[in-house]
Order: sequence, then structure tokens, then C-alpha cells
Amino acid sequence: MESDILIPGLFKPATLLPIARHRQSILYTIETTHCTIVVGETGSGKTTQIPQFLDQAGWFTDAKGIAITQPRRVAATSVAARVAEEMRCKLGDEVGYSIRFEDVSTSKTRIKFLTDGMLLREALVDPLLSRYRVIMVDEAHERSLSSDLLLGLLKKIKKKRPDLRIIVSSATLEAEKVAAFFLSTEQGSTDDDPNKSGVHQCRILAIEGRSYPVDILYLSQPAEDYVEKAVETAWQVHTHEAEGDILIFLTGREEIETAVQMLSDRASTLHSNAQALQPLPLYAGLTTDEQMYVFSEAAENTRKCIVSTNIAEASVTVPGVVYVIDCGFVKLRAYNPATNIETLTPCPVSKASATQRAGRAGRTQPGKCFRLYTQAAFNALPAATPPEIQRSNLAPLVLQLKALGVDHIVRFPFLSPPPAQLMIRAFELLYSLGAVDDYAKLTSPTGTRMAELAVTPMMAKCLLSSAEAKFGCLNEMLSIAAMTSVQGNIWFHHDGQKKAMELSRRKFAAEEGDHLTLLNVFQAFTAKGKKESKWCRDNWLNFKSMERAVSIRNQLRRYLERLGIKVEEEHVSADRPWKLGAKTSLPQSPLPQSPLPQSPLPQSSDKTSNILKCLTAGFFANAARMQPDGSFKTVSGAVTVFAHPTSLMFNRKADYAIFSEILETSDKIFIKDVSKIEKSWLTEFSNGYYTVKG
DNA sequence: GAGCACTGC
Repeated sequence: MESDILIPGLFKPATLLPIARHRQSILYTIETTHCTIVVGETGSGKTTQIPQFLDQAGWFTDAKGIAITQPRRVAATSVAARVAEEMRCKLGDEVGYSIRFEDVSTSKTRIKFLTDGMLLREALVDPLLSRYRVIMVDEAHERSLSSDLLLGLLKKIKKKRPDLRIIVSSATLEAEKVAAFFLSTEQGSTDDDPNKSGVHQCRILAIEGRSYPVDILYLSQPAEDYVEKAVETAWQVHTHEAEGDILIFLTGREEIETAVQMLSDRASTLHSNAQALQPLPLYAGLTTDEQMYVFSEAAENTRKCIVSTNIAEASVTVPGVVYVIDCGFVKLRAYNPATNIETLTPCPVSKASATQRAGRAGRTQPGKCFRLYTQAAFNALPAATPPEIQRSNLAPLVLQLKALGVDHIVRFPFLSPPPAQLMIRAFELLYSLGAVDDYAKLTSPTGTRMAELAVTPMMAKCLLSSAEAKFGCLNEMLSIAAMTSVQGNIWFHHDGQKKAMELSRRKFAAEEGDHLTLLNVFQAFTAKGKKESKWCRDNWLNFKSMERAVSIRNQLRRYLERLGIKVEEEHVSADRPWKLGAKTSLPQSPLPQSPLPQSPLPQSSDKTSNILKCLTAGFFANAARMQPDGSFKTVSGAVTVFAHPTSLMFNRKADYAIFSEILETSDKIFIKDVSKIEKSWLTEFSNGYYTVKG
């Protein structure tokens, strides 16, 4: 796929791409069609070439340019770099990109790559996206929340902007659906008679790809244990098949580490002059550096075997893969509106996924794909993975739609309408947070402000509340919001260093729970750590995550200031963080004494409880009570849940607590970011969500 | 004493 990580050596000269000979027909179709759906297989060059064709044909006029959205940040930056190189211009001039925290474009930029989320944000201030003459939504078949939202929005904008040209790039399977979507009107007509000016509503354009054939092999009997079967299959490939790296798809970290271990054990039995086998894990939880190993050249006479999650299906392209081994499963996140709990469960992949995985073997030469399931099982797979919009908590989406001026959400053109139950839950939550009123209208200023902030609705509510006099903890809440928004691990350790990391973490531990601990970490990083990577290493912290927290905090502060909420920065002394509960929080096990800060500052306990009260004002719906055995019971549903092992509350005593996330994985439900609160706060700060029983 | 697919503003 064009959007993958940039590997300069693999560039194909543009004139050799299959798309080159379709140039005229592509330009003609786009000129005479409001919405063109491009079905382009891997390696067709649609992402890099179509924008250049349009630019050369003079589509950039009146300072209106071409926007191409990508589902991921790396895709937007790397494709922009490649197009700039092909056009021999400086990145950021004629060709640029715009992603969160990085705008490498000017008003003169003619071709701009952006993440779909970024274009949605632009729509908040420019509802008709009037800065663009052409908008191309790439990889629309992935059906992410934001690309689905964008397609609905573009369908609405199209009515008011006859000059706008929409291009949707999609895999075969979804093309007809997208075409029907853009053709249909409220009356249900799906005709495509060109209008008076001879412009069609919607047409599909197919461009052949450029990948090599991949032989698909199935099992004759289902595998009992696909991890074992994967290892065995990889071993067969290594000992019997020709040159070429192996890519194994499994579902998660635990399986991957098991498989890597099994492969290492087997590889060590190889004869010293036989070709070696090097297993390499790949999953998002690894640091960027650790992920880079899969791109490095293998040692002499060594075959690489990458053992990966779904990340290698579309997000990361590993070069040199000739053999793919597909276990046939993927972990999918789904939100259950009945329980308000998200689940993360292994599910059979879709046919589209299986095809995409197999295609990873045919990028540089003909390949083979070993499916660890029977052909009958493949035939029974669903055609496509259900789109995110049908399995997510929709509160953020509803808030965003309202802020975009979509009042009647039921009438919004959804490519796949979300189940009513998801919508009802979303409105319930937004209503309880005060973001929408009795008529489901966005409230002002609370609702409109919440929509502006790039955090979850619950955290947005905390941020806005923290500026109120009764809480007075905006500074602290900004840091907490930033720390909880960082994806990826805050803490970082290599194998066998867990003990040391846990010990180090206790230095920052706050008796009150995870939120204040994160605040301690952030304050220490900005004050004492002087933002140094060495300080992070010494304290087992992930430097990149901490830098990201700083960026997020700065951006949230700018948003708040734009909303007229002043943020007065206080000087924070790292020598005396204002509250550390370490004295009482250390477990009784014998531990080496670490230098712990002494008594907290006098005013700290007021501040501490204000922060916790303020967190309650946003997260009251996520409340739980600790049971004698250390597990929790949720207040609203009386469901038994457990503090996630990364939480400090994993082994602490508490009565009531709030949490920021709840996730069910294999029989157990975990809560993350857990902090102690008092029961009375739940009625005091929940805006009527809880009432006292008579 | 023990764990979490992947993204985005």
C-alpha cells in the first residue's frame, strides 16, 4: 500500500506504475464526476500519482488545493515526503502535510496530505472545507470512525459545493457500497444521470495493482493450537522452502512471545553451517526502537521470521516477506451498550483481512500464504470486519457531529448507520455530563467547549470543571489529561527489569491512586528532569511518551485559552512535589529504602481532594467500590472488576474509586487509571446522576 | 500477584 512506512530503496519510478497509462481517463472522470471511487490495488500508485495528475492539470486555483486524507500519521508524512521528492520540491512548499502537532504546509501548498481526524478538525472552523477544490479520502475501506464521519460530511457538503470533487479510494469490496451511498438521495433515488452541466454524481474507476501472485494453502484439518501450528509451519518453510522472510500473524503479545521463544529454541538446534532463523516480535506495545529491528538487514545466511499482530496487516509494511502464515484471528475491540463495558476479544478475521494478509507475501516476488484453517472455514468467514461506528462508544462522535452543526443526527448520512442502542448510550452520557440538553441540543458553553478539546468527553468535563473556583486545579488537571491521553506506555523496561521498574515507580506513587501518580511523574519530568532522556532512562520512563504528554498539554492549554479560559502556570518544584503518599503506600515487603520526599506541603491536602473531586465531576459514571478481597464492584452495574496490573490500586486499600477506562479481556474485566474518592462526592458532583436512597 | 488489537484530534 502506498501509505506505508517510507523505504526509499523500494520506490518505483512513477512512469512505470500501472496508473500512468490511465492518466487521461482518470482526469476526465474526475472532471466530469462529483464523486469518483477509485478501486486501486496494492502498488497501483493511486495515492501518490492522482494528486500529481490533478495538480499538473491545473486543479489548484484561487488558492484552493488538493487534500488527501490518510488514516495514520506516518502514512500522511511519508507519502507527502515521497510526492515532494517526485515533484522535486521542498516538503512544506507545493507539497505538504498536516498532522496533530505538525503543520508542514503554507497557504501556497497545492497538495496537502493530512490525517482524516485533522481534516475533521478543519471542518470545525471551515464547515464547507472551502479551502479545497479536491478532497481524496484514502483507504476508506478500513472504515475507521473518522473516515466514515468524513464521508457522511462530504456527502452533505457536496450539495452546497458543486465545484468540489470528491475522490474515495477503496478496496473492491466496499466500492459498490460507497457508490450507492453517494448516489442515494433522501428520496432514495440511485440514478446517475449527469446533470445539466454534464457532471455525473458518482462513478467507479478501477486501476489494476502491481503485486505478484500468492499461492494460498489451507489446512485439511483445523489446528488445535494455532501458535504451535504457526511455529511448526514456519519451521517447515525454513527447512524446505527457498529464500525469503516469513511473516506470522498472531493475535497478541502473549502469543507472540510464546512463538518467538519456541522458534528461538528450535533455531538453536540448527547445524552451524545451515541457514539461521531469526525470530522477531512486532506489536504496537514495543517501543519504536524495538520495532525497528524488523526493518534491519538480517545477518549473513539468516532468514528473518517476523511474528506480528495485526499491525503488519496495513499499518507497517515489512519488506522482503515471501511467506505469510495466518492464524485466522484478530483481537477486536467492541463496546457493549448494555453494560457500558468495552471488550477486547479474539475474533475470526474477515475475508478481506485474510486477503490483505496474504497479499503481504507478494510485494517483491511471488509468494506463499499458509492459512492455519480449512478452506471451508475461510468460506464461512464474514466478508468484512464490522465498521468501527457499529462497535464503539459513540459519545465522542456525537459530540463532534453536533459541533460540526449536524443537529439531527438520525438524519445524518451514515455509510453504515450505528445501532440505536449505541446512540442512546452516547446521548445519555453526554446529557449526564451537561454537554447536551433535554432536547439533545449541544449546550453552550459546556457542550461546545467540550467538543473543542481533544480528549474524551469525561476528561473534557474534568478540564472545564477544574477552572471553576470550587475546584481550582486547572494546572494539575491539564497535566493529568495529557498523561492519560498518551498512547503507549509511560513506563518502560526491558525483559527481566520489571522489579527495578516497579521499585522506581514507587518513588512517584501517590496514596490517592493513579491520577495523582501520573501528575507526580509529569511534574518531576518538567521540573527536575529538565526534559532529559537520561533522566527518563534512570527513572524507567518512556522519554517519547513524556515528550508527547508535554505536546498534548501545550495544545490543550492553547485550546482552553482560545475558549477564554486563562491558564496561569505555577512554578512546580520537583524537590517537593506537593503530595506524595509514598510513606503509607509502600507495601510491607522488604524493599531497599529509596530517598523519598518527606512531608507534603501544608496546603496540599486541600488541593489533592479538589483534584479528586474534580475527577469525580467528569468520571462519576465510572465509579466502583472495593470489595474485601481487593476486587471492585461497579456502582452503576454491580459488575465485579479488577484494577489493571498497571494500576497502583492493584494492591491498595480503598473504599470508593473512579476510573478512566474499563476493558474486558478473556473472562476478566479490568479498570485502568484508578483513584480513590469519597462516596458523598458521587452525589455532590454528578449533576443528579446518582441520588441518595431514601 | 499479574496483563492490552490498532488508530486519531
